[in-house]
Amino acid sequence: MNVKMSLPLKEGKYLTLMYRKQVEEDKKVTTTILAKSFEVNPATSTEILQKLAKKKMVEYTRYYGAKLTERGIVEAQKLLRKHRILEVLFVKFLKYDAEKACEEASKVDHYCSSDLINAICRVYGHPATCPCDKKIFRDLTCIRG
Amino acid sequence: MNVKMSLPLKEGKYLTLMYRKQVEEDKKVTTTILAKSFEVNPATSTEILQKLAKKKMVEYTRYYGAKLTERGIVEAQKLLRKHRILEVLFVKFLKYDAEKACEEASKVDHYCSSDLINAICRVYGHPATCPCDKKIFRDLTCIRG
DNA sequence: AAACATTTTTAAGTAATACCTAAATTTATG
DNA sequence: CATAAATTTAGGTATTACTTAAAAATGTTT
Repeated sequence: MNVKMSLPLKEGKYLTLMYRKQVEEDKKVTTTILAKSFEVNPATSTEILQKLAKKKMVEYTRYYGAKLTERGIVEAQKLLRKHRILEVLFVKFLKYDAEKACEEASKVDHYCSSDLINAICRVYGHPATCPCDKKIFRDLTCIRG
Repeated sequence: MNVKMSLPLKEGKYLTLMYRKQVEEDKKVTTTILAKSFEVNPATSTEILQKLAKKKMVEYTRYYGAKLTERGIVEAQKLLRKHRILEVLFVKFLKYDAEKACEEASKVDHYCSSDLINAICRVYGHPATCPCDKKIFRDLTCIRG
């Protein structure tokens, strides 16, 4: 099948935002909301949802909205794990406030290997939550290795 | 003039490699060497050198080779600073060996803000060298702030 | 120094990402 | 139900990063 399986930056950002809305805030996700969040034209958010749908990451019903699939949820959790572990590092190690930590984490989270994130996670004893108390998802290879 | 002044990833990678060769190893830099290093067709390395030349980062003489300009050197040092500070972090904090630290740093260095790098730098008391003993260039705003 | 081989560059093209505008379509509302 | 508003489609653009094939410059050999 497809050997090249890496998610483009923006698709990842859409997944994590969708996860926050859909799962953590129990809100419906529409192209309009996505477009506003990312400050792009709704045509752009539609396009990205269609790409994610093609990758079976979301179930997209046009004119209605989108829902993460199981695969999408798994992927979003992986990305949010990276983001939140970095937040922990930036707050604890660099004494950043939660907001700044989030900002800086957003710039690099997508590019960090799981290996790197797991190493940080271990140093902090597998933290359960990020500085703003959101759940940090576990990675089995982090604990067992 | 041009407001959008951010260096594409690969152009940054070329600058740092050129710096290592030209300044730290005193070797001439050719499109062929660059092409081999990045495992691309020489046409690609030529193209990137031309782009860097347009940005006044390198002085490129065709059929001969290229030399970093003062601007190119400054930019390369900024990027190498990021890379090496991250290496320090990964070795000291995560107990990575130098090689793995380098690998992981390469994945994210380009995306880290100077602010983040400076914060790490301060925690480690403004280290002078990276784990493989190469110079870490200073950032005035890191010390003075 | 002319002829040939090698290296390097140019030209032209591809693919992916991430946008946009304008037109068409669907949904919501008065 | 007609019209207004939202959403999608279609068709672009720009940038990054690559390629191949042909052209041009350089280097080598006799």
